[in-house]
Amino acid sequence: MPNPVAHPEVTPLLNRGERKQRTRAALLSAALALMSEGRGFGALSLREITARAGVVPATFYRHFAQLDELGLVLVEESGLMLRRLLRDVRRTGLPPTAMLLTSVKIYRQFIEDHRAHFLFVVTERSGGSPVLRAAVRREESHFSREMALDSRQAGLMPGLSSTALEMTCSLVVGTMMFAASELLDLPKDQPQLEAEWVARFVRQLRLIFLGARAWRE
Amino acid sequence: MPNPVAHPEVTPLLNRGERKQRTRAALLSAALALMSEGRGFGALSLREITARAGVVPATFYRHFAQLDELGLVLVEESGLMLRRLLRDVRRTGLPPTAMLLTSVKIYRQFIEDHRAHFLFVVTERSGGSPVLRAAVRREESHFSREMALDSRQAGLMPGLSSTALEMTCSLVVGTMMFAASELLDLPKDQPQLEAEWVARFVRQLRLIFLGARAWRE
DNA sequence: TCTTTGAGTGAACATATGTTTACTTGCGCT
DNA sequence: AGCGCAAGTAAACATATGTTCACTCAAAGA
Repeated sequence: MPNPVAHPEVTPLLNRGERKQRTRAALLSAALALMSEGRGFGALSLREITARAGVVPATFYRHFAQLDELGLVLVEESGLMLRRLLRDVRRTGLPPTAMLLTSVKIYRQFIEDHRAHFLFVVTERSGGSPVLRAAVRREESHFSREMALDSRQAGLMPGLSSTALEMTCSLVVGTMMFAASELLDLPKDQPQLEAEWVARFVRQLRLIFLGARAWRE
Repeated sequence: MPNPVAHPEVTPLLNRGERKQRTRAALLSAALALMSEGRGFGALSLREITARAGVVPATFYRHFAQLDELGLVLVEESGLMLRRLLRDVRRTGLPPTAMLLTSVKIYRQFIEDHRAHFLFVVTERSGGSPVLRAAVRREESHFSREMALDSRQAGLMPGLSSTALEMTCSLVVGTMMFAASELLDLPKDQPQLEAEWVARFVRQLRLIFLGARAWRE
């Protein structure tokens, strides 16, 4: 009796919904892959994306009504990713001074691990499409607010008013984006450049926190 | 004797070279105009640009070998503009504390006056095309270095080592870009948002300078 | 077992694109 | 006055694009 299940004679390895999600994911990562080859989202064509995903152009419309919709999903995925980043930093515990270097290293690892998504975010946060730009900025400000909350909860920068703290966090987030865009452009065969990047980024953050400590309204 | 010049019976209003530069400029600002309508440089087509400039597609090749070449000229123009910005800030003289607000206001005016170029820079500094991105970053680092030079010469932040000063200036420049991208997205019919933008940006810079003052190697 | 459903196909379409070619036409030099 | 040079043109091309339609055919439900 080789087949334990009687009636569904061969159970398919993937059921219908799973298959659908599979090609959907293929479309999404095809778009990311094309962007990693050096173009903005607005410069991608539907046919390229479907070709890279290994499906026929018409299939695209089974998943998205237009290209922008795919872009918005990528923004959403990136937002999730950023929240995981915050969580990872949070869970290291909190030796308040050594935390800086640790956080930066986690950040660097995160950028490596989600290179394509970071590239997408950094490109589209100031990119051509207003709708994508707005969506990215929204995620960014969520991120910033959550960071402010964490900082207050951890007792970092206790002297700052609520608005000053938000202003500081937005400065930190801006610096993070700035740093990410620089890291993404480093040639990956020269590790000492990455070390310099870490050092520089840590210093910039330290400068900001020094400023926050000295802050008076 | 109605015509003072005897032989060139009608002197043309624009000579050959001037005419050429004229359509060249039309091509450049056509590209900027199209980008202002919400797309990255990489999403522009040669035919659109020429159509907007009021010439036929083939004319493009009389001025540039490829699209990227036009983009590089725009980067160059933007670099000149940034140098003018620095000069304008420099020439205000230097009451060292009130200078901050003044500089930010000059900056805001500059962004308004050169809106299209700023949009171009902000978009392409993290945009799709690696060659444009590199060119923008090069201008940016010139700008940063020049700012460091000015700061040292003006005696601002005297406690900082040379590398610390460069690191600080690059942080300032990053914050400027960040702020520019936010200003460019503000709806232009709500002036109080611009006032908030100024206030916020001034605070972020003040924070940075406070940090620089407290800096120890 | 039979039927329904819907993800993926293949072909067709109208339109847009980059690039080349031979051409016009008028400025500017001799 | 006459001629060359080059900026702009017009047309043609091969190719790429977005979108649609009727289709297949296997999984899921009856």
